[in-house]
Amino acid sequence: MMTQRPSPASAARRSEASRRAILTAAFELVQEVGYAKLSIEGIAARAGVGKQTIYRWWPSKGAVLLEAFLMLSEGEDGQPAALPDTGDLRADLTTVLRATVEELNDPRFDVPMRALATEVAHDPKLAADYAERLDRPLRMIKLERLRSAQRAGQLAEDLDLDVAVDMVWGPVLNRWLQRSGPLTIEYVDSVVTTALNGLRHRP
Amino acid sequence: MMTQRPSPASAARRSEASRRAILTAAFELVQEVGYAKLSIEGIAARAGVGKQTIYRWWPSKGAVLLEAFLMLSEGEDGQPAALPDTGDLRADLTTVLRATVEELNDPRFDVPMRALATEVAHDPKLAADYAERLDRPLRMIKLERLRSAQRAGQLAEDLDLDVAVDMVWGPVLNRWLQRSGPLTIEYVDSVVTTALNGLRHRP
Amino acid sequence: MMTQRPSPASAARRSEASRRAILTAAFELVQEVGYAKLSIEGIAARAGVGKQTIYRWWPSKGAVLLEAFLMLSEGEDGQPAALPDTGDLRADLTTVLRATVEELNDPRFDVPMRALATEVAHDPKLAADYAERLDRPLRMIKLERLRSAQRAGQLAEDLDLDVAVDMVWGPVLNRWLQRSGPLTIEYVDSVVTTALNGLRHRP
Amino acid sequence: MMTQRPSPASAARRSEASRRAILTAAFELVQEVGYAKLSIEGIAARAGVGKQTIYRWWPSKGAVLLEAFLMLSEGEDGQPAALPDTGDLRADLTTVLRATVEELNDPRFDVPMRALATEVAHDPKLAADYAERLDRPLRMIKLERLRSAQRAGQLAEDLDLDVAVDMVWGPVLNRWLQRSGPLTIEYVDSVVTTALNGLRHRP
DNA sequence: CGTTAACCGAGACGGTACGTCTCGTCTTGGG
DNA sequence: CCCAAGACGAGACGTACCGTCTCGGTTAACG
Repeated sequence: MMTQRPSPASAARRSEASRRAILTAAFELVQEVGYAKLSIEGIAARAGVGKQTIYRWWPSKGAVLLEAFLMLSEGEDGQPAALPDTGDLRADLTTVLRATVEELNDPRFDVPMRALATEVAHDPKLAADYAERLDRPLRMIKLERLRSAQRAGQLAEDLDLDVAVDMVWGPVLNRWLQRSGPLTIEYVDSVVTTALNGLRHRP
Repeated sequence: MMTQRPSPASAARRSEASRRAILTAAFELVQEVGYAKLSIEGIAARAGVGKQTIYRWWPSKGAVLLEAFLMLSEGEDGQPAALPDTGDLRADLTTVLRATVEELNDPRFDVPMRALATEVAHDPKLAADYAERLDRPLRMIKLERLRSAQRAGQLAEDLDLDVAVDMVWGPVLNRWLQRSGPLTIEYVDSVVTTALNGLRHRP
Repeated sequence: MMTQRPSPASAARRSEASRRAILTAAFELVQEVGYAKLSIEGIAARAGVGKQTIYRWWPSKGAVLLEAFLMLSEGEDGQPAALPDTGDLRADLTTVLRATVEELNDPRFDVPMRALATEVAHDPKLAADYAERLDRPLRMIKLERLRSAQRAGQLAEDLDLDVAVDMVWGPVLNRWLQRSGPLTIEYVDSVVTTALNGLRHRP
Repeated sequence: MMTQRPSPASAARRSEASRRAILTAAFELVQEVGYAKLSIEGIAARAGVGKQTIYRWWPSKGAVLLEAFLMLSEGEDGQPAALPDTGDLRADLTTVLRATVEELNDPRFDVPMRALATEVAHDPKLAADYAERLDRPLRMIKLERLRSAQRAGQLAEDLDLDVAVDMVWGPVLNRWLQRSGPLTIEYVDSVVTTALNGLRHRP
């Protein structure tokens, strides 16, 4: 959808300063005023940019938001190329999921994430972009951790790891987005345990 | 938040015809033009109603949508007071979940549901109402089925049934709303199996 | 084009206060910022009015300007129902035309009049409205004065009075609008004399 | 204000091709889309020229239009160095004025002329340029014809010929620009007759 | 059994934001 | 240095809705 930045020939003469100002403004504004009051007009004003500069390079508010997230996640890079792997799968998943819900419970992230999530829910094009550029890299490292556990004989051999990822993160994300209940540590721990053991009575 | 309909004393002279016209118009419109272009003005025009009549009785677009769903679910009543209980939990869950994804894959329901879901995601008040009036009744009958299985010794005795419901429906709903993948029968079956058995290697 | 004001049944519920605020704002703004920078947006802001309220009732900037002139000319009414008639046609025409160029030389009137005149030049619909509502009444009283002179035997019996009006005012208005020369008293006097006597050598 | 073309030293490397393309595009565009929708962007695009090339050499849209007219009038040169002079002033003026209104009634000329005339009405700098470069040459040949008539004793000896020109052309141009009435042959003839004879009763 | 107060449709109102268009400036890269 | 190309900040355009606010015109309960 958007041009990869380091392509000076194709996306000729685009202003990198304006691009960053727009993404930063979008991320900050959505936190401050909420998603419902987030407007292209507001982003442009805050970024000190003409509206056309936004319309020229992004097809929708959601696309701006997505790229703002990408910029952020690239900014804080270095470590999170992999999930922790202590050998204890349950402990590692619990650690990661607790960190996730901590973020989700932090308004600094909750509001923009929620905005992005609901944009994605309504815009298939954006959803594809989101899946490709934000979700997939994260899913990869989750899959990697599960693969490691599977190799160690800790998971069923015929387990579909994609489904497994959904089993762990799906309930949490769904509860978050739908506000069907509080995202507590206890809940997270219970999800991890139940996902690993299954609902059935274990002998 | 909203007046319960059968309360003739409080909501004195309210026009039932207008109410139904509004709810119907809202549901139809959201299907036809999509959520992004759904407007109070549009609903009022389609329903042949003054805008004030909508603002008088509902606090938001989402509240109208929610009540439209309630009207619908009351309309098709009779059976769905309980989940099927053949004694085979896996089969019953699979049946129900397959029916759910069939609905979710049907544009007739997908669009309005998605609209409601994202409104709920942004509006805690609406979320509470949604949980109370639409989600809870459904969750109750899910819990009832699981409780029956637990009594039959098919589920772990110390299992938190609320978490269990999330383990089954959460992954599916999350995949639906985020479009993180297609909602196929195979996926549903795999979710049920994995939820019941757990991720771990079973001896 | 525009509803005559005193028609409360047809132009239902129109706000007279907003109407006057818009017309006043338009007239003032065009003086202050000039025609080129006159914007509907600016008029609305100055009048404390939504843009839609202007678009609802007027088809163009020029129509607003025209009605502003009408409001003004109605406001200063009372006397100018007729041109002076002392019996001396040349003196009377000179008096009136001198007053006209004085107005045309006054920036307070020059700028808005020029704006209206050029709008009229580009918009035939507006031109018709202008002719009907602003120009015709004025032309009537000019014709009346000439008719009086004709009756007194001061003008040729077969003279086309419409052309006669153009002969007197046309040169002045054209010189004003095209800035083809300064509008001095001498010029005006010369026009009146020449129009009355004709170019030919008089015996 | 504008560089006179034949000055190869001052306007060093200016592209004559671009200049002609711009003037042609401007003239054509104003006919096709009308004055209101004429834009520098549009002219540049149509001429296959960068916007800067227009801004570099002309101070305003009107200046482009003016020069476009000049180019045209130079193009059709050869004859119009003088008005016809058959000795019959009335006949000659009628001939010329009929030709003028024919042009004014032709949309091919009406629209661009009107555009230029109203630009001139709002821009004194342009008005000066217009008077100097387009209007004056034409006025000169009109004056020449009147001077000839004056020498022949057909006009009053003390007649101000500048006023006389206004008396003949002013009414017509004003009626044209303000659309205060149709420009018919009858009207033109009547103007010429009335201008020559004057309004007064002739003995 | 009229009064009257609330609801109703309609839609004008002051606003905000939309997405587009054009302005006039600036920058890039190629004669 | 000119030129085509076109990104940029700026801001007006005309439209769509927002949520509030009269208007009359029903319409049901109360007095």
